[in-house]
Amino acid sequence: MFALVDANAFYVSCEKVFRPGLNGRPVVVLGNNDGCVIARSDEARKLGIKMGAPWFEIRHLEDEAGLVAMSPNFALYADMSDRVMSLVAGLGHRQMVYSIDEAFADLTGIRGDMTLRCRRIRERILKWTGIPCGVGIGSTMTLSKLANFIAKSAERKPGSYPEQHVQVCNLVALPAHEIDQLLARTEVGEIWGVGRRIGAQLQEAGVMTALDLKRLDAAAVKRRWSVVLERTVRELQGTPCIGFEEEVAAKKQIACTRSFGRPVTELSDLQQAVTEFSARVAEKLRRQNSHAGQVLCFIRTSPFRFQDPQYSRSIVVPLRRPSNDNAEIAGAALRGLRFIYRSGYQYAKAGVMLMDIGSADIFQFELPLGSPEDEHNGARGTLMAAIDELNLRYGRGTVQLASAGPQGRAKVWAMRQERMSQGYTTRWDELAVVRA
DNA sequence: TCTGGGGTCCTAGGACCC
DNA sequence: TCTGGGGTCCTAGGACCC
Repeated sequence: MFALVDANAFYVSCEKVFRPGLNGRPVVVLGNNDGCVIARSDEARKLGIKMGAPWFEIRHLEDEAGLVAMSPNFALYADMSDRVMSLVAGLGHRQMVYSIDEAFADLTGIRGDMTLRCRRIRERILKWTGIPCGVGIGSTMTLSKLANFIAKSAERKPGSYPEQHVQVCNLVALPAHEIDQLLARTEVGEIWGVGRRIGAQLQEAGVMTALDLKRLDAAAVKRRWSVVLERTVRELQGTPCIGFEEEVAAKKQIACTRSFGRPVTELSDLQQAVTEFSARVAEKLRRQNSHAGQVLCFIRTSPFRFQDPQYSRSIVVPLRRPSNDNAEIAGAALRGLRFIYRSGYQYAKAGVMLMDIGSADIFQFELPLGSPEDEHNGARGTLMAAIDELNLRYGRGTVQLASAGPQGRAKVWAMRQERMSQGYTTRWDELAVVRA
């Protein structure tokens, strides 16, 4: 038996904790560059604002409906998430943090009234963190996801489901025919694992509701669709098929990608962006104590400006040996960038991804202890650790590696002049430079 | 006219998730 | 003018092997 705890409009709820004046108002949190909606309050939802809606299309609602738009504060959301998760941990013996705003709890072996237990946890989370949640309980993870959807829908849209399921919905406590009634009220596309594409195909085949999907033959579903959908069907039927993983698995790929606020044409601007992205992914890589064997770099124009010439290309650059060093990763990404860059295009987005990721421990023994390479790696590792610590303490981007070459040297020189004019001394050969 | 029968590894692309 | 930023898994097909 599983419970799924999911925060309501998480990013917006976090902002409301620190700005209570936002309560009752339509609020959205926008993505990078204030481009599009990544979270919205109920009031904003009622205005018809969809997830992913571009800001310029809904901006008029600021004046017309008092819409409040905010830039995201991901550090705050991560911190609030930690607090919520530590409370959810008290629900069962095992916990699986599924995303920043939701977690499964394994209720197996817990005695007592599960509905009551979940209501109490929900109240505690609300009281101690200010974040409202919905809780769903089911015999499989897919059913607990569905129960969570019912709990939220019942609260948000009165009449969509029976009132007893508001905020906490426990499918395990219901007789079979009542579960089926709830499934019959649920569109097939709402089921976890059924997306737009498969949802449309199912509807075309006459499978309109969650109950219709549950009643399909699992083996036939595998033949016609995939093992993925087969698992979903079996889970709806009450057979657990999805693994419960407590450990946060090490990432197999790590990415940093951004859309630019304005079109970018110059190679130098892309180089600056790619250098920054490289530092970010390398930091994430070191945090999970891994090395990467390959670096992917991509640039692309905006598909929304389809009247402009389009260009999109990526390249995978292998590293000589697996690394988590800023300079080596940035070097590979920049070599790739030079290779795929074409002038004459208005670039809208770029990114760096790390692939072929493995544990750092495996690679460290390849070099003889005390050899020059080993000494070098040790020094670099110490430098990287120092950079990570300073950036953690003083904010991202406080310490960066300057790129080699005339531009990097000019940057270092300018910073050095500035620092010296402030009475500091800096050494010319320092690798780390403090951004004023 | 017939054109082995596996097996592995890799990659690209699709579909899904939040 | 302005359109997010991450991830995972599965499958099909090709290359290659014996």
